[in-house]
Amino acid sequence: MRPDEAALLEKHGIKPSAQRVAVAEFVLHTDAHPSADEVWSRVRERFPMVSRATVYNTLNLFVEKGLIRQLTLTGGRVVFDPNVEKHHHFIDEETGRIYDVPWEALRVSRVDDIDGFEVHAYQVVLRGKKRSRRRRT
Amino acid sequence: MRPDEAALLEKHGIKPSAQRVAVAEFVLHTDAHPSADEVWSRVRERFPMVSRATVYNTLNLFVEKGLIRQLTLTGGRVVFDPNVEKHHHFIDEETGRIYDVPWEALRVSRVDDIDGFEVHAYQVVLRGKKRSRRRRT
DNA sequence: TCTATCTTTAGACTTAGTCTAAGTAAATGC
DNA sequence: GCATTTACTTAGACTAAGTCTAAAGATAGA
Ligand SMILES: [Mn+2]
Ligand SMILES: [Mn+2]
Ligand SMILES: [Zn+2]
Ligand SMILES: [Zn+2]
Repeated sequence: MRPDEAALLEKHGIKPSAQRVAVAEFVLHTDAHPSADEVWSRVRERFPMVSRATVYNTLNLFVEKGLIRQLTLTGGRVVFDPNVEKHHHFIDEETGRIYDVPWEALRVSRVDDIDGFEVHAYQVVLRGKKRSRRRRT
Repeated sequence: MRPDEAALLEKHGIKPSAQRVAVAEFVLHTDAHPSADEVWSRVRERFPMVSRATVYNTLNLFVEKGLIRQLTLTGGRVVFDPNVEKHHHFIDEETGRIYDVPWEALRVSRVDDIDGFEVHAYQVVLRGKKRSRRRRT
């Protein structure tokens, strides 16, 4: 069972229509960094009459209200991320999949010290190969 | 005057057609991180009959041969970068402009130490406001 | 209920990018 | 030098991602 999405939307100043709740139920609980069309196709499985425009509008509204973030990391693709806390990203070069890397896993030094730039935010973008998960015995 | 682009292309195993030289003359000497269509429109100023497909093909060929890099940093836009050395990027949130940040300006610690990921490359992506250049007296 | 506002919808439109089929140009063979 | 093959370029068709529009549907208030 899902937590009450409608209440969460209202808390962020969003009227919880059926379509918006359906989008929220998917996009707020994924760790897959989906594109807008991926969200659309997943939401349509349970809500077949939802329109493409509504999904795009809803995702943009969620970004505006701070429920999710929009990322552009690779291949000119825009994806959405329900993790709005500071964190880094790792891109698997073979699969294209994007993984979260905890903020504390890395430290970047001298960020405030860059001549001529006032830094408001930053993240490290890493690329490589994900090691196959070692199964525990 | 420009250095001899044709020779440079040949050194990278690229036959230097007039169109490719025209693309090289612009894209290898910019620090603006242009999109493919921006390159096309700049190249057409001096070479009005060049086609869109040729510019796209040429840029992709240059990437494949290691003359330039393709970046996806913001707004779902793909841009090209003639600086193929390791460096970081700063994005001005007001103008959208992308600036190079020297590799030595920052240090990222513990990169090799991330559980489950084999890191082949990384960069720091910073966002903020560029300070207006202090004019010298 | 009547009305105003908000939301959703289908489809048109736009932009970025790839693909195709035909035409040019350059290289190779004789 | 001429014929043939190969490489390159071209215009335009096509696709994918995204926005916009105009009409319809839902919600909430008077
Ligand atoms: Mn595309
Ligand atoms: Mn777009
Ligand atoms: Zn993330
Ligand atoms: Zn750069």
